[in-house]
Amino acid sequence: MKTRTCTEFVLLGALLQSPKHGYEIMQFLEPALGSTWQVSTSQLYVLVKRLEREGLLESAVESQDNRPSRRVFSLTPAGSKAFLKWVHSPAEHVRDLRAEFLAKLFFFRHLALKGGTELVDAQIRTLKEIRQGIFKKKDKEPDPFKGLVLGIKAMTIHMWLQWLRQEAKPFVRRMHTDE
Amino acid sequence: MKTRTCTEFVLLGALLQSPKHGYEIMQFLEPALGSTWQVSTSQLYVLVKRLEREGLLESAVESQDNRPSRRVFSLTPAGSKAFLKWVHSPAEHVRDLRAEFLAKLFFFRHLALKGGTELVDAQIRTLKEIRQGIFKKKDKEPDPFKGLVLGIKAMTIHMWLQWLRQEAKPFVRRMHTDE
DNA sequence: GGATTCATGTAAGAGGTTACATGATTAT
DNA sequence: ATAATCATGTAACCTCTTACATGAATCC
Repeated sequence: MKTRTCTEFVLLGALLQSPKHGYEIMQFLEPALGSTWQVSTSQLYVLVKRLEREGLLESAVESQDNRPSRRVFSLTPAGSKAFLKWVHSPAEHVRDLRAEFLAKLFFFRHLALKGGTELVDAQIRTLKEIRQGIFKKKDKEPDPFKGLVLGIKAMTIHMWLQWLRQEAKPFVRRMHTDE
Repeated sequence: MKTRTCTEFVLLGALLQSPKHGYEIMQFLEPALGSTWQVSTSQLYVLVKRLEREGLLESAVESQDNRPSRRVFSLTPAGSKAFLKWVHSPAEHVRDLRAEFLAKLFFFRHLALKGGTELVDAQIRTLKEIRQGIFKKKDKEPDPFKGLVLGIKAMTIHMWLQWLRQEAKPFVRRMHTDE
């Protein structure tokens, strides 16, 4: 199975509630996710076209009077399956956490999805595993510079673990009690 | 003046002590910086060629018996000026800190450069300024999701400030006392 | 009358990556 | 014998960005 980027999954997620045309996707995502996640308009059109070619989206042209006609995209079953799998899976790499985890949290709130707590817990477990590997390496690292690098990695993971417990968990819990 | 990437400055830095050919640069950087910084071999050759075309490097072919001949690159005055300016300047963006600041620390140690403490202090000042901007935004942010995003940014800066004071500063101080 | 919104795209380029091509020498 | 090291590159591809092109409608 082809590995997809976070960007593509965000586009899929934007269409889960309702079909949208390119310009509308942009208007939806920019104010909501603009602080964490960005795509240029031109790239957006390139990506939805490709996602359609690959069977995750389908589209229909809708003509309007007074306005240029637009191509409305909607999720296929394969597309919504792929999105839902992604949104419930923890990020594998620490470097992806910021963009990817925040995007997932956004969709949990926006789409009122279940399983937010489970996602946070799974992400915590994934990070703890990565941290184990770093601790092992750090123990047998003689070079002080490489020790510094491993120290930063460990510190970054520590920061995220704290954030997941203190900020992300209350955030997803609040979502459920709001309903 | 053209803005250069961290990758290019690292290549320049690899040549400050002594001229090297492509393969030698690779052998020098990979074990030393491999844990923070990586370029593919092919990209390395593309970059040194471009840096020469742009006047930061110059090269001469050196033939050997038994071995394929090699192109040895050395810094021009413009090249070493550009490198030295870069290595003494703090990173402007938090996202660049990991790769860029660590690369700079590496060169401070490897080349026994002066001014390490000043760099750490300048980086601390830069981060504090960025943090001010985030605090201001966060105060007037009603959306809880965007608040979460700003919270992460503030937390990341906090982490780096602690690291700069507790790890980076002792590291550069140790360098000087070793001499 | 001029800027912004609506709506979709192409082309060029930046900054990489992996795969491939070449070919001798040296270590196992 | 075969694998790794020495040494340099090209070609194709990936993800994404900026600049550019088009053209009507609506806001100020």
